[in-house]
This record gives sequence, C-alpha cells and structure tokens, in this order.
Amino acid sequence: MKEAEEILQRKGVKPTPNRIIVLDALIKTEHPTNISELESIIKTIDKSSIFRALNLFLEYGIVHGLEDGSGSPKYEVCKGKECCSIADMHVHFYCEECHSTFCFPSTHIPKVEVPAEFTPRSVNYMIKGICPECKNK
Amino acid sequence: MKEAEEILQRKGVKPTPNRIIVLDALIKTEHPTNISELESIIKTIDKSSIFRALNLFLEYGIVHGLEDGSGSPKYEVCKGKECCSIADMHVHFYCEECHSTFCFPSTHIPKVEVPAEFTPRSVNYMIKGICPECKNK
DNA sequence: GTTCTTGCAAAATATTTGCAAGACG
DNA sequence: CGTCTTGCAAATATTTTGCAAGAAC
Repeated sequence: MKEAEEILQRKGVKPTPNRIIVLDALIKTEHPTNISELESIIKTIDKSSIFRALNLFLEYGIVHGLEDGSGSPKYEVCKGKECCSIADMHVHFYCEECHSTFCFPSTHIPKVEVPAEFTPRSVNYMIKGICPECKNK
Repeated sequence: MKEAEEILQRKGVKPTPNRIIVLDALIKTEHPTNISELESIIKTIDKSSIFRALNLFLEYGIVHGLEDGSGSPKYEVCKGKECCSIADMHVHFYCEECHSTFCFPSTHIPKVEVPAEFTPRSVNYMIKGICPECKNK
C-alpha cells in the first residue's frame, strides 16, 4: 500500500483516489507547498478539489499549514504522532528572493511563556532572509 | 508635532498628510492591523494609498509585517531602534476564533541556530490558539 | 436511494498596477 | 516645468462556495 493511502486510512480519512494523489504529491515535494504549486504538479485534479483535500487534511492533523508572507499558505505533511504539537514543531526559513520555504526539521521551536488566559494550539516560527542558492547569485 | 509626523521625518520619509494619517491610525490601534481594518478606520483615504504608504513604511523600517494566517498581512509600528532586528522581535498570538492578533511585547523571540549558508533578516514567532475573550464565550 | 466526492463556474476576498489629475517645490 | 502623490478603476492573484453530475456504499 502506498504511504499516502496508509496515512489517510490511519487518520480516519476516506482514501479517495484524489486525496491519495494530493497527499502523495505533498510527500514527494519534500518542502512546504502551496496550492498553486500542487495544481501545477498534479494537473489532473481541479484546484477546488485540491483545496478541499488540504482542508480535510488540516482538520484531521495530516498536514499543517504555514504562512510565510508569500501570499498563499503552504502545506507540509505531519511527521510522527506529535508533529503538530507545539513541543514538536520545527523552524522554517523563507527566502525573500526565490520565495521558497525550507524546513529545519531538527531545529525545534523554543517554547515561550504566554499569559495564563491564552490557550495555545499551534505555533509557527518563520525566519526570513536569503537562502544559500540565492546568496550565491 | 504629532508622533507620526516625527517618526516619518526621522526615518527619512516625506510626511505627507496621508502618510501621517495612516501611521497615526496604526499607532492608535495598538495592535497589528491589516489594510481592510485601516481602510475602515480611516475612510477618507483610498486603499491603494494606504497600501502604498504601508509598503513605504516597510521599506524604511517604520513598520513591520506579520502573517498570522488570517489571509491578509498585518502591520505593526516598530518600537525603538532595534525593533525589527531578530534579537528584538517579540512573540505574537493569533486567535483562531476572532482572528485578532495580540502582541506579547515583553516576550522576546528565543534565538535558534540556522545552517551557516542561510542569511536571516527577520523572524516571526506566531502562536495560534484561543484568546481570553473568546475562551469565555 | 442516500450520502459523499468531484469538476466547473462563479463569487468573494485581497493585493497590486496604470494612469491622469492635482499638489508641491 | 518636473517630480511626487493620490484616487479611481481595473488587473491579478487566491481562496472559497454553489451546484449538478457521478461515484460509492
């Protein structure tokens, strides 16, 4: 069984062909990806269906979303059980030149205190700057 | 002299009436604000002019931008000389219920290491969850 | 046959630009 | 004048929804 299908099954989302394709594409890109890029990778699936699949994935904790200021949210497949938990989220880097977003999977986000009445559910740590490739141009 | 005008002058941006009004509104809101909200506060200024003012402010380090996943970037007046530096940026909290963004001005963003070839310029630390007001509803 | 899923089209939301008129110096 | 700034309209970009047809069970 494909990895994508297995994940859907395990998370309780019905593994329709479209959903498998979308999730599979997201696994293969290996970097946070926005809807437009997924659309151009997949081609056979309408963007509204991709959109709906992603929202479903978000809801079921299969992917998480990132805002990097590029204008459209990017999505990344959750790794492991605790992926989306605050303790386990990693740092991202957004290149302001090429608009790519990189993961630093081994760099966990340092925890900070929040006032008692606030209830955190997730956290984004986004560093912006210039990536190695754009630097050497 | 108004605070807004003084800031513009000091940062080297010509203090036109519009710019003073926009910056003044941003100072008065005391929370990160998006273009739509500014538009509804100001009313007399076209959104494209607000947009252009904000972009100018960004460029000259008068404000910084935040992405909280609400779909539109928010802007916040820089405080002090080192405001936008990585060392001095503070943590934000986005309420997924009311879509407001709060500042925790005294909570500085903990620094993390990035691979040597990456050149950081700024950093966003965004916690998402439920704010006190929405919690008690 | 009832519910779920999908594609298409269109609405809704936001940003960004072109351009001419007016302000400024 | 010549440059800068502004408002209006329109172009882009992107997300989101309505709906009917078809698939799944």
